[in-house]
Amino acid sequence: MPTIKLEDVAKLAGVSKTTVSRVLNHRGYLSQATIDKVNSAINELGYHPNIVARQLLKTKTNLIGILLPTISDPFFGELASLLEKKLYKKGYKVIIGNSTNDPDKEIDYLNQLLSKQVDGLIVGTHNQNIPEYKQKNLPIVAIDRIVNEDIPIIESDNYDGGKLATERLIENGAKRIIHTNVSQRESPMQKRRLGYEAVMELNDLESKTYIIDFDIPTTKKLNLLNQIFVENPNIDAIFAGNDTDAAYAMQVAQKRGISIPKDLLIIGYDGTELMRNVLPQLTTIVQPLDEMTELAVDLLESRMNGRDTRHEYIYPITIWEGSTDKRTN
Amino acid sequence: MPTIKLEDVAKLAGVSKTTVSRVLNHRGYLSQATIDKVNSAINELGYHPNIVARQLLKTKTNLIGILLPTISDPFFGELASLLEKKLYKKGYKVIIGNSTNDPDKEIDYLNQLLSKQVDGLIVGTHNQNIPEYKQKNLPIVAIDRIVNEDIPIIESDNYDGGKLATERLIENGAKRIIHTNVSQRESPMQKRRLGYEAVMELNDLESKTYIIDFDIPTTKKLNLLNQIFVENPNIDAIFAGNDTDAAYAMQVAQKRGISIPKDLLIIGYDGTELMRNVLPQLTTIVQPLDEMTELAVDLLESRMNGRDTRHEYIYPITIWEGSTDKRTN
DNA sequence: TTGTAGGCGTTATCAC
DNA sequence: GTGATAACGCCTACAA
Repeated sequence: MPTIKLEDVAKLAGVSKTTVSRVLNHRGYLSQATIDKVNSAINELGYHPNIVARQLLKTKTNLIGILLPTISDPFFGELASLLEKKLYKKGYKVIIGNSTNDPDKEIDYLNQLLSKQVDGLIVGTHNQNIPEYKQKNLPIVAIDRIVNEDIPIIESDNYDGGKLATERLIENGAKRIIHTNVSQRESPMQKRRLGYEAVMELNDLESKTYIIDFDIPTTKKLNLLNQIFVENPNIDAIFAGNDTDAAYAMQVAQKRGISIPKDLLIIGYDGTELMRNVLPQLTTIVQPLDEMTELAVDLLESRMNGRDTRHEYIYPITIWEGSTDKRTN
Repeated sequence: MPTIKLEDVAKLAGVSKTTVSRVLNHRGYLSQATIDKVNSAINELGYHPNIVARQLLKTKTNLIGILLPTISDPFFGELASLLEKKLYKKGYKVIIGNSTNDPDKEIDYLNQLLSKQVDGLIVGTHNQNIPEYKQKNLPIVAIDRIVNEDIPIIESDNYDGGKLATERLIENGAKRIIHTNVSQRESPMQKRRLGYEAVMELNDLESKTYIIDFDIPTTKKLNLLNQIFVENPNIDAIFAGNDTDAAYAMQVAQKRGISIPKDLLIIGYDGTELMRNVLPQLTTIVQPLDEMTELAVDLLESRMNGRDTRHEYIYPITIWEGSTDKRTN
């Protein structure tokens, strides 16, 4: 079944390809009679213009790549969802990739951009040292990740969030506080750790961070969390680097007979809508995802239009007041 | 800045376009000297082949559209994530759309397929009566939704799930059981309701279903859930149409001073990895998402290769044994 | 108001 | 081993 093309419509309607194209794009002067003729030919043949041919001509695809470590985690799910909605309103569709800490996959997506398959890229992954990013002037925006000096980065105030969470826990009597974070040393998420460490040191407390990456299997995460309790029997609080860790930690603790918040305080990070409603008792640092994604889209448009942008955009965090951060007795 | 193209590489290397193309695609006989010349020209210019031009020629994009009501809900998040991973392994990238019960958006995505921008489509949305689907022979696969007779549908055994959940609740002493489901009357999710209603009737109990669609704002969901308790003060169990509803219902109940499972039993549906770990106490009907997505990808490939498929594929469900379905005293 | 011709960047075909 | 040429399906000058 050969594809029906402009030419077939033109033949059937008894006009030229140009005329059909004009009808399709509502351009130029056309008699109503011609318009009707063409439209009925289009309907009769069930013709649909080939987007790819159009893209080739315009060197624009109206496609944006979104690269995240995973989209099954609620934080990245909501992030992807918001980005898709906002981009769709502006006429873009999105190609979404789970990079699962796989640098090759990330390079592959980057090549799509370089190969003109997408007009721009929003990256939220945590791989690093990918040479392709060195190229200048690519329309790329990063969320919560550092790529290079030329790429604008959007983040919540990670340092402040780390500080706030840790201060809270200490105010409520915690002394042996464990933190979880990701392994990527250049990720802005490390600032959560820095905030935590600064406050711990100020209070003469010893800080200790466990690495739990986003995209490892759940069983592995649970093992790591269990290990925290085994290796730190005196632990009295956890500042989790994200809400999934926090929620899992709550379950692991419960299974070990540790009751929250009586024996263990917990504060998470992210504060997605899902977690705030499914686990409202979890106190957590909230990132303003709606504003952050809004800016990401705006910045990307600026970059695609060749405009300059600042390098860093930091959004203030807030705290969701649950009950896991204060001893209630 | 004009794009660097094949021709530029050819000129710099002192060969023809054909030769460059051959080097790029590892096709035909080439002398090592030529290969080296071409490669160094490619590097020098930072050339990347234009995917769109290639797509035009091959009339294949290696892009698959995925259309879901939302991707911020864990069920659809995991669904999208699994599909992306499996498709990527086969050389496809995915364009993901949240249709948010917006038929226009759904039509828009369908047109991408018709316009050759994507090679196939996987739909999991719940809109209906979209005439474009009437066209035959489109490579489309549906998950948990009915489109038409020509499109294969993959689903968990919804009827059995509805039955199992309701039987469980009744066995544990529940008599006034409320169900939640979506408004789309043609969705296979309605079979969960049918299973529920059949068991209720068999036990001489009155069934009552509340409509809670996927993509309405969280506040609205909470209002609807609250309403259930207001209008049914004697309620002693809920069979929620999905885990998000179930989790939210648990919170709403708790706020009203109703304790679970003492005063109210709850069973959900979906059993995503996230929910099983964040809220392990929630008893829920588990869909075998990994198998379902695996099949979806296989079926889509069959359809893209013009092969026939069966119309319906139903996967058996299992139950996640939490503690919200049995009175523990 | 409508038509002709050329080109977007690539690959396939057929020569040499 | 390598090169010229046409074709993928569309749009946009430029003509008429």
